[in-house]
Amino acid sequence: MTSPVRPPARILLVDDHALVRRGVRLILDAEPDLEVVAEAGDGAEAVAAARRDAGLDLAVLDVAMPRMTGLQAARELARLRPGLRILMLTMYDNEEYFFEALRAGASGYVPKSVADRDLVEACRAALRDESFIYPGAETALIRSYLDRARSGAGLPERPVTEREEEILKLVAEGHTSKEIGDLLFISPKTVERHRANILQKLGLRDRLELTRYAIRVGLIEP
Amino acid sequence: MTSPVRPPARILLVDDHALVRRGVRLILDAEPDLEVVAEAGDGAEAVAAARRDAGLDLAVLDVAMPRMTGLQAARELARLRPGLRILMLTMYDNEEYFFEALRAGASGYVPKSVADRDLVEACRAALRDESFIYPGAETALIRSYLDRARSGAGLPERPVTEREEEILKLVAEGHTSKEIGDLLFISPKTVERHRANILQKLGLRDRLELTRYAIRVGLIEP
DNA sequence: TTGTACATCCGTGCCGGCACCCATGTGCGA
DNA sequence: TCGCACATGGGTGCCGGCACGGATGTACAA
Repeated sequence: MTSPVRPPARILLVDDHALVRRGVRLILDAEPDLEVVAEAGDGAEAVAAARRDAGLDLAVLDVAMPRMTGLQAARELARLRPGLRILMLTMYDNEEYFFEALRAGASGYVPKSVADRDLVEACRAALRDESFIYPGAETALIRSYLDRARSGAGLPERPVTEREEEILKLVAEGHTSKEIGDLLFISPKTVERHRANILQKLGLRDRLELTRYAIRVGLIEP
Repeated sequence: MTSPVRPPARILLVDDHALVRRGVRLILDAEPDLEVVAEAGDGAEAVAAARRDAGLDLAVLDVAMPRMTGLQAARELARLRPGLRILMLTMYDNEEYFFEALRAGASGYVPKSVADRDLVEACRAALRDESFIYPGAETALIRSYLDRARSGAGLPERPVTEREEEILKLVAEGHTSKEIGDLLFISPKTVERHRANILQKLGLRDRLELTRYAIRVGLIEP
């Protein structure tokens, strides 16, 4: 009978691409202290899995997923299981969602362009309740973070409201204000109002940037 | 001394995400008849790798990559190494690029949502010089393919010209006709002409759809 | 040589995006 | 109770996207 120092961490792996899940699972399962015990293909499945299994230690979440984005799923998971650590995986090295991820309850943020070693280290850091910032963007991120922390009061609060997200999605899908108004039974002017508020909140210039934003966070598919 | 029936196929693996490369490599290397002998992070690296190594049997290419898209890389590879089989990997189940991939010289087209078994089978099919169509979309794809083959003469020829692709990229990045005109030293009206031709050729409605198209094929990042 | 594809340019007109301005009602928390 | 955020609605005006119409020059292939 062997007596390991501690059992491996129980991990929930969430990504909409089965192939990526499989690959990441192989990477993580190769580590003696990490074990993928559940998989999910979207945010809703992830929440369901966390509801079933109270013994999860860590959730590794892709940012962009259909039905429920990784950010939304992170918020749900953090609410449902306050002890669960959350690591966000992202396609793009873009750091502007780092804070969005932190606000959503994530403790780490890892782009898919990193090496497998870095992912493993990020998992371990998250399990030790340390924030993991991927190497390379570290300086820029920390500088930006410190800037904001110094100037304002902590993280900027700018999540869009539910109604705004609804309209954000429709705008990003290419619908006109009139079409959206007809869909939601409101005036096209109200849609324009919402759209302007969204652009202002997210610091975007026009529909086109809004569309790219929606794609980045997985709200819509390209 | 063992004497295997034949040596494993030599595979070039191309994806801009190191994590995905690592995972896919683990999947393929687990098969006795498949071996990843080279990796590349974008199309340019892939072409360089194929130039160095004349003994490659198969290239597994992600569609969306920075600098040179998977489709462009496939064209280059097919020109450089006519014997090399090419398998396209794509993020989106969308089948409208299947023909684009075929024209670019690919013999298979696999979405990342498939299971690892399917990827392995697709590699083997490509190595046997058979076309692989992923399960599920098979019927719709074949039906569409047969429709086109029956009605017209083979595959529809509709690649955009180099100039058009240049403008396509700039339009998708959100530049106005005037900005693009200033950049390329041409009249904004000419830019609009090109844009209209592009929309018509690709069957798109407006800038927004054009942007999503450019993101899907990796011409720009969201 | 003649046609065809490509790139270049122009005018006209409509419609929608977007930036400003404004106001009202509702609900919630200080 | 008083503000504040949120959702709702309106007006005005500019500019750019996009659909039409037209044109020229050049290069290359049938």
